[in-house]
Amino acid sequence: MMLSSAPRGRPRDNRAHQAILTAATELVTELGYAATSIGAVAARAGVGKDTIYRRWSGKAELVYEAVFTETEATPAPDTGTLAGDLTALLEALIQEFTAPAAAAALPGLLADFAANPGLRARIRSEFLAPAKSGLVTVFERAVQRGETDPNVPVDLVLDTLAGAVFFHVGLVGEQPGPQLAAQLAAVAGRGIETR
Amino acid sequence: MMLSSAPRGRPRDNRAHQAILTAATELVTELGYAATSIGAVAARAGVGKDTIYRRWSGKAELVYEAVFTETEATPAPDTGTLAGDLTALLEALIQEFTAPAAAAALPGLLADFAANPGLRARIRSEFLAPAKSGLVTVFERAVQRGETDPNVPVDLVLDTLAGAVFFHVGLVGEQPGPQLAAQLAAVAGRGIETR
Amino acid sequence: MMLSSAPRGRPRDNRAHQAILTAATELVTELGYAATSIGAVAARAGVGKDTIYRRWSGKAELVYEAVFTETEATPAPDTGTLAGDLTALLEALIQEFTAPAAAAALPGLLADFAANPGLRARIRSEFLAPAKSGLVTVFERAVQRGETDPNVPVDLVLDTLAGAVFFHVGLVGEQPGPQLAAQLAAVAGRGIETR
Amino acid sequence: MMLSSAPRGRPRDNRAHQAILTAATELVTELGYAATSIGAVAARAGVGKDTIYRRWSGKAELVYEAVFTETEATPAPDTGTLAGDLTALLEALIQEFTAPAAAAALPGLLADFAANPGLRARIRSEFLAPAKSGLVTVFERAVQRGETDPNVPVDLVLDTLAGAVFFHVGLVGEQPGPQLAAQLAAVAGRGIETR
DNA sequence: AAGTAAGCGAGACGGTACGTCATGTCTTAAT
DNA sequence: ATTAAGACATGACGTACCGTCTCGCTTACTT
Repeated sequence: MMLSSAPRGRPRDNRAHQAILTAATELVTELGYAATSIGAVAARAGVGKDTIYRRWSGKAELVYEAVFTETEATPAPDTGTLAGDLTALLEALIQEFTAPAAAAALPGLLADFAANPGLRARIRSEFLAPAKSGLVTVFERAVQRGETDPNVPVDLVLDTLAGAVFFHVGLVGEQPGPQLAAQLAAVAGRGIETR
Repeated sequence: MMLSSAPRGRPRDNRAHQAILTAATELVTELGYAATSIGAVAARAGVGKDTIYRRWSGKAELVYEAVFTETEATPAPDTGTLAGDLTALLEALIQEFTAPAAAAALPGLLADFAANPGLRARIRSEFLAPAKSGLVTVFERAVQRGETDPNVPVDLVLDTLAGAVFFHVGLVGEQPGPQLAAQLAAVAGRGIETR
Repeated sequence: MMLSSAPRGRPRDNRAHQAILTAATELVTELGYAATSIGAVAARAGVGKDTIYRRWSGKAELVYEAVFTETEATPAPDTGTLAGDLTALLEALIQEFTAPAAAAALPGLLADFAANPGLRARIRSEFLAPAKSGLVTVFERAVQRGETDPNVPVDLVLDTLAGAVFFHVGLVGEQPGPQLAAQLAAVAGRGIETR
Repeated sequence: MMLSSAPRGRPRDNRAHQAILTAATELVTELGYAATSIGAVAARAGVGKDTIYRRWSGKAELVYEAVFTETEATPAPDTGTLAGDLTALLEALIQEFTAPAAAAALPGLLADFAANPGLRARIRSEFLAPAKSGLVTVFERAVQRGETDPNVPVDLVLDTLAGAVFFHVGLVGEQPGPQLAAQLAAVAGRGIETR
């Protein structure tokens, strides 16, 4: 009984993998998401189109991996207050959404994810996974400090924070100033504080 | 006093105009934004493609007009409290974003608008125009009642409300329950109240 | 009994007629037959498209009239010999087929005429009408002089002369030298002489 | 010694090639040259349009290859007399120009070739290539027999023969009778005999 | 003088074809 | 089995012309 089949034939080339991701990031940054085609990515990476389709099911999944997999596991902020923690989380979110490749990719990428039932579920579970775990931790501490109610709907808060940042800087295209995180924390944060 | 030069040539056919908008709405609802093509809209409307391109510059502008120009001039809500007014505004926003054609069109449509510098400016000025005028009025009343600070950044609040609704129901695809508006008003509204 | 109904309504404008023919000739000369469109002719003539369609059924008929209606009724040549007369006829034919507008129009124009059963019959009766009447006269004189046989198939000779000129200068694009008419008269003419 | 680089990528499918040529021949025969579109050829051949454009630059080149590349290398006729040889050559030419697909294609096809400088040069070198080599041989034999002058302009004779046949049966649409070749040989052939 | 009818320039109309591009699959030889 | 290359069927793109139509206007002839 074999649990894992022995790998047969030529193994996949990891250099190709990396070249594809780099090419995808570059093209999305230069041309935008809509104008980036699989064929162009393949050409720039010096790779056949099949080599891409063998690894990703389409443009959305490829660009997602290329642009959003600098998954630095940021530890949850711990400034001592809910407002401070939220500001820190928002700063990270703003930074993530305004990085050149991400800003260029996000609207089209989210649209493609939203249009595909299989991908739609992954928006919250993957795009927002790091933010969510941080938010949960921040809330636990705030509950312990008595700053907020244990029944706060975390997912809704998360969608609100992400939606506000995405709409403000991703869609409307507003340049984020230095106080943006604090302002958003004030708008969206105090609502969940226990008075 | 003549402000407009005399129209020359055969005037545009309003029946064609309407047939195109209807066909576009139907196709977006049935197939989704990405799968809706100008050619298919023309075919269903019984119209040549030129007749569409003569009036709209592309799919984004056409679908925008088809789906978001039942501009019912809703008067600003006046429930007596900021929280109540915001809830009413959010209910209208949720209803607008979850209507079948709008829900099918929004992610792709906003992506196309965001990708085009000329259209991007119109996201806030047209998609959110009715909501914004309502919000401004609601704030003026809240300021007079002493509920909030006159310096609240209205555009940022608007982006937060719209972003939250769009992300929560448009992208993530969450079905809006009856308390959603109130919950969002609580999350995003109390932050701007004067303590 | 009225043979001709009195003309009612506004009479046709002769200046428009002439402007259309001029524009058609210019465009055919500048762009070639295939690239000349009815719309472009109308625009250059400062005329509506209907004003053209009211007078001609299509591009072929319009260009035919524009380019081949300098019907100078050349008298049949009379040099005293069949060879001389044929040379003179061929010179006229060569001149007609190599005039700038005619050279640009002929291949496409004849193709359109040949493709349309209604127009096809007019190729010999209109394009070659002047040449044919000249040829008949030349033959009658040659028969009287005993140079040729009365049973010569005139139409076939005419098609041969026209075909030779059209193929040589119209299609192949050979520049006609000064002896071309004489050479063709020698090739195609001596065959019909009585030895 | 390698003259050709190794072919890379998927090789072209010969069945597609053949299906395209067959479809083109059929459509030209059924609808005529002008009404035959590349899209219709692709549809009937069960092929994408690109597969056609990858091989031919346009309708003219495609139809030329479809209709005129049953290059049966007919040996030059050798009947013993110039008149007999010319009659045989003309019979072949008549047969070629009156074959259903050829008759339907020729006027429009030659017009397209004549309108394009790049293609124009190929009219004599490709359409008439077989006839020309035959004609040259026939002439050499006739010169040896003393029937004709070595200085006869062969190209001009060829254009005359082809032009006569094309104009008579291709454009004017005359049905060729059994003596047509002999009559044309008499008209165009005796002129080049040495008296 | 008023009415009627056709011509006129402009340009919108429903169609059809164009030639290009992107998609995702397939087929080759070479690794 | 994977690779780079590139052919393949499909179908959308935005443009151009076709020949017809619908406007407001003009120009004649008919009452």
